Amino acid sequence: MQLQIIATVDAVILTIDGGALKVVLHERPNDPFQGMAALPGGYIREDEDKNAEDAMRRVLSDKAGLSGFYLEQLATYSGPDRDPRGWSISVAYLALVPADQLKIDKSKAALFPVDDLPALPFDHGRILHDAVQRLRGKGAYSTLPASLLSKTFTLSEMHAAYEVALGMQIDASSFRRKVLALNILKDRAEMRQDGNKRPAKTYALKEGVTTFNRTLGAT
Amino acid sequence: MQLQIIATVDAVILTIDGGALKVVLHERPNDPFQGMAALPGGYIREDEDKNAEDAMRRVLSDKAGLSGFYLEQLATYSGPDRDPRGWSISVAYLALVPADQLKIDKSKAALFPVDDLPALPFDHGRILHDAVQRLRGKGAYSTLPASLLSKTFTLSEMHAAYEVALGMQIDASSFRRKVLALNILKDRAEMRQDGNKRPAKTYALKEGVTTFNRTLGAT
DNA sequence: TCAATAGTGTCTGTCAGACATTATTAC
DNA sequence: GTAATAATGTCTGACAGACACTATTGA
Repeated sequence: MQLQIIATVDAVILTIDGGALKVVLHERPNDPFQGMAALPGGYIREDEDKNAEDAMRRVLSDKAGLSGFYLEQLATYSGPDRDPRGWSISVAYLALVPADQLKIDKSKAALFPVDDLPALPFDHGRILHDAVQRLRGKGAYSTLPASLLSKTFTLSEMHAAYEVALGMQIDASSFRRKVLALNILKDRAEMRQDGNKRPAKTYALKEGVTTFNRTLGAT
Repeated sequence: MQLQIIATVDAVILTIDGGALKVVLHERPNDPFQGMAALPGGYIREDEDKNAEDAMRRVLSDKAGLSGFYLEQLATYSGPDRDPRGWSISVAYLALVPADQLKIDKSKAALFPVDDLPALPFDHGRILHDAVQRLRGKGAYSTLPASLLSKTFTLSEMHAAYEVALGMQIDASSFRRKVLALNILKDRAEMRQDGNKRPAKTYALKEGVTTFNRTLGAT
């Protein structure tokens, strides 16, 4: 009843770069669609991976040197046609990484704006679409977009991250008021931005990604 | 690199029965944990299933005679220990079914209140917990809980379904106001409830499950 | 002084929960 | 009439967006 099945993991790594939401695409080194830009991924290794998320972290560590970033399961895609090698099942993950933590080997990978993408192999276009949807949907009422920032950040940076992540403008005054009222941030010290201009307070998330009822933008 | 992997699907079938949220558990007919109550599930068959959701629908049709209900992918669970047969991967689904559409063969399956469950095999306890979380979370700002009702329903029934699905009390007046303002329902005809008492208007969802920004209960 | 960003204050309309009130049925 | 549920109306406080205003820096 049970034939050979291809079990893989794929990552949608999103980051903010140059004021735009971008995704990391790897140039495929091996056979199916060799040379094409695609989501980074790899096989699940039953002999060493404790589960799919473990496999995903291993792949991201090996391929991109990433660790300590935000990772959540997105969805699972399967079928006989999505991979030319045969019936396959792929567990896709959403990874959010601050731009300064991304060390991209430019000969192998590059950042692409999510609203201006090349054609993608497999069903990676669909997966990427779902990932952005997840960020936009869940981001409005959670601290998800803050995962795109360094550990400490100013409210202006946080505000900008939400605007980029959610793809909409958000009133700065309301944003500050709501964020502070939610009591999800801990105070830090002073820190000056960009060089000149008035310095801004810095904050950090009290806990990891949390969800709340109020929305921080969206209508 | 790729050993034999066990690929399955599992369903958390939720319904409202006797004013409580309940789940369908099957008595396992075969070997691992034979005789225990567990989530209904089965193997993915690469030769006949177009994808995991297809497999899930086949299993639910075969085991429970279900069709035409709401089904969404929940998450995927994997690892070497969750199934004694070996490294397994299971795509779990959340199914919402109106009670009157559930035809349960009492010798094989039964309804259990989600807050009073027996011990479950595999990681089914975790899966079930995640499913209820999904319903409670997404249900507050979507028409998900309406999938627990027949195609046509009164506002009182819808209100009651939301209270059970979300596990909280919701002000009836606010609920009506909000639901009607969202413009997600189409009018039907009259219909009397329970027998006596004032008859109520009936409604149906305009579209399938939709999401909105306002919440229909929750704070 | 100006320019630029950080941060506060205030106004107004919308909408939530709460709860009172009316409507419609069976008996 | 009463009992029970369906449906509407009204009041009040909370909070959103909008936007004016002040604060703090470098040059």
